[in-house]
Amino acid sequence: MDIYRNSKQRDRVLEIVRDAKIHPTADWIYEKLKKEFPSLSMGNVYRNLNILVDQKKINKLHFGSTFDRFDGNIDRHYHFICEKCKAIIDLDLPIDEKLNDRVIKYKANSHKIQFYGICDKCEK
Amino acid sequence: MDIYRNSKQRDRVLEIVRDAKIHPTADWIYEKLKKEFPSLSMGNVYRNLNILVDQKKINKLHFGSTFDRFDGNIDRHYHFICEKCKAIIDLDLPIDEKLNDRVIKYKANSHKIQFYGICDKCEK
DNA sequence: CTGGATGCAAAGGGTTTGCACGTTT
DNA sequence: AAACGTGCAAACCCTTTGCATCCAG
Repeated sequence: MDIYRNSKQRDRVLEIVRDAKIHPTADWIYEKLKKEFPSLSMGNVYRNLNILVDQKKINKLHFGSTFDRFDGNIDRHYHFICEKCKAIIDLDLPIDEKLNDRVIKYKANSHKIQFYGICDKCEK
Repeated sequence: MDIYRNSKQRDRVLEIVRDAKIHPTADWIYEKLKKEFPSLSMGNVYRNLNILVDQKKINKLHFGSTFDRFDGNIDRHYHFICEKCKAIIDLDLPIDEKLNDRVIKYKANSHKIQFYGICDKCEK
């Protein structure tokens, strides 16, 4: 694959991932998009998700679960993960720019942080 | 499963995970242990790994790859991940006990950090 | 002797891929 | 027209599971 063409399906996959605040799974996107494109296939959803990751328009997340989740927010940010419902929530904590320098044995040029706890909804 | 009995295979799986500094995969453990127990099956390796995780003697890691990796170091620690060879290396950075408090919208009671960069070996 | 542990093989879940056809440029 | 995008189904990879047998307590 050299050049990417336009496709309505891919445009919609991107919009859906961006609009969803839940870091959706491929299956969730498929179910949603199948209403607009009844002939849609899972394979195509996966293909487009991978293309969008390749284009750096979205990110792939793999925390804990057996399946991938996708993040339409490509700005650097940390995540809060609910230990009960497994929701992944974007945090607006400032990025700790000095954190990488704390690693002395290696040259760290980026880092990820996940916080764990119980989300508002599960807290009741 | 109510009570766990002793089994030579499980004891060795634990030892192997603890001794390996590479956060091994189930397959790596299987290949290593098959030399000692020629009739060993993959299913049994997975079963024992899950039991050891259940017993909180080891941890399961899932960073990036499609397969699980296991960590015999159950003390809290951060990881450095080589972006080239995908090695996962334990760091001896002190745990930032105040970090959880930076999350104000939720009550975070733990966190994980992964640092990314190039490891010594890949740096040449 | 009872119930967990094992080997084997099959099934499972999520993701990828080959192919023929459809669509964009 | 050439090359990418799509649907379909099969293949893939890693992991789990059912069952008969084995072995620890």
